[in-house]
Amino acid sequence: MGHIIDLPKKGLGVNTRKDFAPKYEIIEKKDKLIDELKAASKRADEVYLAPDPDREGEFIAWSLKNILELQNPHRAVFNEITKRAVQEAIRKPRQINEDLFNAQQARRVLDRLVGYKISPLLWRRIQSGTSAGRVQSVALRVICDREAEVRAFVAEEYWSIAATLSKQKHKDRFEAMLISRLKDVDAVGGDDPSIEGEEPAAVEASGANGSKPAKGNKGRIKISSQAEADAILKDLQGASYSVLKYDEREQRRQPPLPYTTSTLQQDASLRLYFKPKKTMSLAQQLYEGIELGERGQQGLITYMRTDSTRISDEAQVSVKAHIAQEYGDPYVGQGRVGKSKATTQDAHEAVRPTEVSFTPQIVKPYLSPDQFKLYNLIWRRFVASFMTSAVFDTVRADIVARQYVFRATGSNLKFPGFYAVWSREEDEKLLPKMQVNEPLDCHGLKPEQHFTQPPPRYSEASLIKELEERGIGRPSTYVPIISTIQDRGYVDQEQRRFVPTWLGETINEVMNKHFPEIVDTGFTADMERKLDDVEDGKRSWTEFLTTFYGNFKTTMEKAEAEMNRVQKPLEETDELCPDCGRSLVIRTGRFGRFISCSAFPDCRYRRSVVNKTGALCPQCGGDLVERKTRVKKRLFYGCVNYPTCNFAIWERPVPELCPDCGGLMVVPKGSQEPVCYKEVILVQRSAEDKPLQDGEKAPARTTRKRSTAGTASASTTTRRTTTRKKASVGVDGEEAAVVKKPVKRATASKRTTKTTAKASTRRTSGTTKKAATAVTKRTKTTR
DNA sequence: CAGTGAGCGAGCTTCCGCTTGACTT
Repeated sequence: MGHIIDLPKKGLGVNTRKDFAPKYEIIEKKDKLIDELKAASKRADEVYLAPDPDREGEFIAWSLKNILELQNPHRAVFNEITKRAVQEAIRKPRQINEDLFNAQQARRVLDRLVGYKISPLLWRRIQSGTSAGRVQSVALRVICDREAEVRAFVAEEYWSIAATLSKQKHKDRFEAMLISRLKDVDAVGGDDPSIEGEEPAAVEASGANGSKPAKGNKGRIKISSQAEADAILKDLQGASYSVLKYDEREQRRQPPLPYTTSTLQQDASLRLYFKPKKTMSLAQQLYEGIELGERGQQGLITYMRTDSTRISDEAQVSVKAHIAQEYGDPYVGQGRVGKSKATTQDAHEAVRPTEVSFTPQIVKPYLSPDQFKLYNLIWRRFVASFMTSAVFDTVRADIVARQYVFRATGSNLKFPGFYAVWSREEDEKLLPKMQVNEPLDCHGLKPEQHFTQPPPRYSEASLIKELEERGIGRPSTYVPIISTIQDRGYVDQEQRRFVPTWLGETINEVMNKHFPEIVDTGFTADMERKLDDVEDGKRSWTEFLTTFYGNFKTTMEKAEAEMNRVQKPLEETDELCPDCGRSLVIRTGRFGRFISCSAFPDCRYRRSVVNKTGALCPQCGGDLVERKTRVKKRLFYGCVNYPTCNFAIWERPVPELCPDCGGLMVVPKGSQEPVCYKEVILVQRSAEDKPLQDGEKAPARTTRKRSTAGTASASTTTRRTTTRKKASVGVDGEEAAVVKKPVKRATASKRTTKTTAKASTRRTSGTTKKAATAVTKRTKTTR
């Protein structure tokens, strides 16, 4: 259940004059839990406290001892939830470790000081409601730094030339790329076909961004224009090709490590297109347990918030046995030992299936499609991590034609090893056997124009990866960090990539200028080293804070004196005011951005900013534009001619017209492909038909159905299923077996009646509540 | 879903890390 006490939400809660004494409060909504624990502890002879064996865990143990007024609790410690480990921990409990607990207090107080001292200064000088912190400010900085790189980037043109070759009198052709001029050939470094290296297989896909022509390869030929390419092609006219060098090597690729929170989030993002938040929520469901028919409720994976790649001995034994049985002894590996970083707390094992014998195929019928995809990934990754390396035969052939050298590479998977369960992204490329000096036939040369690509902006997953590598943030905070920087309005997402806003850039500049130590990526690493000293009893936590705060206070005072007030500049437009002829600007008001005359209040011309979709209204031909609902700020699309024309839809319309009927096309939620708008209407109608026959109030039903149509989230589906399941029990027993499938329209009417009755009650109360909140809101606004 | 801007001034915002339900759509 996590922490039970914390510093107060309001005020500093730390006495900076007296040993940084923290003022702790019970966290709201935790009092019920505390009461239950207190009652239970009163009834018990002995109390064992067993939170995680890390700093935060030790603090929870200490909190419990104090709040529950325990006289002599035992502190049990285990870092894997296996029978053996838990029994051992209970057999040999220890006392609460003061040093570990103090290290947590030091961390907590430092974060509070940084956050609660800097933020108010930002409110006064930049904008109300903003914030800074040891973690979020670095996250923002990382994004802003990347943006600066993107802005500074100048695309360079380059050309590649590929030769299609074959052995003489052979049909099989292969491609070789022009890499150098003859005199340079020895200078071209080892550029193997991506096979080499320690990189675990799972991160292959992340390196797939723009290829640069000269990636640290001295001597590699540089072709910067079509003219240069043409010149080379001319040089090569009528040239003969022969093998200059031919190397065969055996290469191995190590299996990946099992998942930590961070690598799971990255892989689920790359392979399944799940956002980290979705991944965590699905993982939580798998962890809490799934009803597996006769096997009962089963937790399918170990704890999902972990920084460790460690695997318990028991799990190692069983996964090796599984591999031996299913794939044979040559596939049984030893498992790699991941190098742990300074920040690794190792409180839990890696994320792995609790039972290897629960293969993806066995559990599939009990999981939702998304749960299955994630479980499948976790299961395979774990099994793969205990298999042997894959072995490739790789070939590199350098081919000479006049003064030019081409290179062809090939690889052939000789032994799959862990690839038996883990998918491989790249294709095999086979090369024929060749002899040095062997002449080859050339069947054509293909020049191609390319441009160097700027470094990619961060996605949610790649930002988490970056932070994790720098030791910033913890498994439990990766997802919240993303929310924070967005909620503060520091960054937006465009095509799922982070782009800083004006506010984000401004805050970042101010932080860099006035608090360089805090936003230095080494700050957290340095803090962790000092906390380690506190944990080891080499340093007192108050001394650590005294030193830190002494410097910080000076920085703070200087910033207070020197930080300038910054105001958001008005956005210029290139339009002139139709009333007075002066320029128009974009201002930000209560309802967002709007266009206004720069001469306000002399001239009061104004109109709203609209984002055109490019599509036209099927009712009146006007532009369809983005609109937002008044209360929930949900995005919808309406006709510009409102209120004359009242056409409005939820789905995003596209400029293209339907190839079949020439009508409007829209992109349904959760899909990429536009479909004809008529189909969307049909789906909605059929969903609304049935309840209306039951004599329900039409308007209520319509609104409700509309709002969920096409966007049914996982939780909605689950809840609906449960409702139906309940209703079906006792009506007819057979239904219970098919609960996972969506119930078809034409099923027993008895059940439908029951379900709708329930739904209707819920709706009524919901509507009332909504009306009540609406009133409250209105009152507030008026006031 | 047709308004928004200024200034007045009281009262509000904020950190990181550990967690699970309650509540929406």
